[in-house]
Amino acid sequence: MNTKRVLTDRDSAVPALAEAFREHGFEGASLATLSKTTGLGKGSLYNFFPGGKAEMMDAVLEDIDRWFSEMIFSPLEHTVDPTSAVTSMMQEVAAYFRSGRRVCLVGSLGLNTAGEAFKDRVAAYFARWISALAKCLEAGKIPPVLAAHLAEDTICTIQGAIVLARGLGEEATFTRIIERQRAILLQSVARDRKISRFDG
Amino acid sequence: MNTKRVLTDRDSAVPALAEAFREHGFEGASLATLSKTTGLGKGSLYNFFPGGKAEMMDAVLEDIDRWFSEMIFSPLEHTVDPTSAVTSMMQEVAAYFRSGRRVCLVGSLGLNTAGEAFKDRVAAYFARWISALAKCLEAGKIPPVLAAHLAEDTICTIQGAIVLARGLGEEATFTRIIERQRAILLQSVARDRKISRFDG
DNA sequence: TTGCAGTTGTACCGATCAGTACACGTTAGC
DNA sequence: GCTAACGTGTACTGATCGGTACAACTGCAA
Repeated sequence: MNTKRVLTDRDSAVPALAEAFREHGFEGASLATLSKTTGLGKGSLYNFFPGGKAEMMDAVLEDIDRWFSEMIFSPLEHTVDPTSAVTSMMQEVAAYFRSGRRVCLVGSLGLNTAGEAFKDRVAAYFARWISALAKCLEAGKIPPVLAAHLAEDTICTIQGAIVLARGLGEEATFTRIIERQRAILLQSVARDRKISRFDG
Repeated sequence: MNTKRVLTDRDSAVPALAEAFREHGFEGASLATLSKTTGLGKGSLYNFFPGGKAEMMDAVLEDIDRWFSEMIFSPLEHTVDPTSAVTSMMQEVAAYFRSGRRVCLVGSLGLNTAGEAFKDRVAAYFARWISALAKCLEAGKIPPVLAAHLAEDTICTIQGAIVLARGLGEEATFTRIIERQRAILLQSVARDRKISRFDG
């Protein structure tokens, strides 16, 4: 079917677009760049994405959202084993961000005015991530307020680790920080609420 | 003296340039933008910064470096009172980044290829900040390894808090995270090393 | 008043930008 | 093999990019 093939080609271009946007930013990624990295001519690009760069970024964000929903958010929200859910989240995240070599596109979109058109989507991404993790921690018997703080701190730490590792040019930094945060989370869940503890 | 006036005008343009770079990024800040925000015509801009945008960014980074050296790094490195040094650092940082509304230019430079020309400076900024804080914590009798981890975590948290607060569009997020991190640092210093503790 | 260094607005450069138009394959249905 | 729709390369648009050239203006010193 033609329709099928169109969608297939369009979809298969999205990962390359995502990588280009990550590396150069939304403004910095020119159509020439996007054309080169996708292997599609300008004509094809505008055939698949009539809305231009904005529609390409939209498609990329939708793809990211789908991936995170399936691999990160849903498992956290529906787990019955918080310890393994946390472990697997940290593992997936480290792999996804290539130990800090890969930038978080959503995070970087929030940093400058170029991403203003996508700010609702950016906010939704972070909000969902934090609430999904908090829900998982609550399932591990952590009181709601502390769970919310731990979740917030964790997403914050992941984003900070990317910035820091990129800035220092050392992925070891990323690995170290993530590992410590993982330990904090597991320790909190494992403690099993025997002791009511300071929660800021 | 004329020379004096030249330098004064050049220097007085730097904060406006910094704000423009922060808001639009290095590539996103066009000469038209820079001209408007500084109030200087293109002619004046190139008179003061013959090297163009790159020299403007260099001047901005130098200014940032000077400010951080004086207000953040030096106090941390030479303090005799770690508790108040940490408190004042967190306070200065929160004010500087406007509770997360203001982006960390150095951090955002590290995120995409546009900032590649400045990567040594970016790396030096983070390295110095971490080592200055670690030194301060060591002065508070925290063992070197733990101090290094705490310092790394803290700078990571600050950067992450900016990303998260910008992404969510909520400066309360920034304030909360910073406050918790401040508590962790003060608690570590105050404990005064009575108990040897897990340090990741 | 004259001269001069420092400063500034403006016109201009070639390159590149995002986006459009369209003609040329290519392929599928018949 | 014919046709028609789909996919794609290419040439083009006007706007804007970073950067240059330079003439006009400024204020100060003699």
